[in-house]
Amino acid sequence: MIRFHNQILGMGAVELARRLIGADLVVRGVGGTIIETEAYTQHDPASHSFSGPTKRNASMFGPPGHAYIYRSYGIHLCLNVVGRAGEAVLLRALTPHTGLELMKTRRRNPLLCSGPGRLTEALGIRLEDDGTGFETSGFSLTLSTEAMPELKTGPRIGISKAQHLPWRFGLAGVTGLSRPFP
DNA sequence: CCAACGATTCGCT
DNA sequence: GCGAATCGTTGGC
Repeated sequence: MIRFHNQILGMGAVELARRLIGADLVVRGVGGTIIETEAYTQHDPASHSFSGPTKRNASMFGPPGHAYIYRSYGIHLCLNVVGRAGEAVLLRALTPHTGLELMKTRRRNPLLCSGPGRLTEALGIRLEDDGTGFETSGFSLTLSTEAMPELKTGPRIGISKAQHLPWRFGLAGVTGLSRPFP
């Protein structure tokens, strides 16, 4: 079996963002299928890695296939998959399939995993998980073996720079996206 | 040092 | 559709 870590070695964030659609993510017994992602690259003004390594973004410059987790708006957490150094993919939505009851107790809202802050709450992601490998105990990320599915593409959500780049990707024909595509 | 700003979400109008 | 919540990071002086 080819390990996830080796499959994404050297992969840029844009390619990785596309490949992660349809992948299965499970964290400590709770998870689902990834249906929406966004790519962030090193020379991308909207990326946390744009100005080089800092304490917060250190994981973006760490090993590929590990998690970059940061606090957003002082309230929420966002989960990324690190690709090649300085590049990462924000996970924006899942179709939940494992540990539904635990998700519902963590989320008051019926929107369990439709949004980057919502899915980290549903999965019980913690800031201490920053830098963790997706093959670490409790974490599992399995790429789809199916042919590349039909994807929607559009501008990334909630950024003020590089808004023209079409680096948001979503699985066509599903419900549960954080927002519709234009 | 201080002011402004988020890779967001929720609740109310 | 709009504003509040909330706090670490960032950039300017």
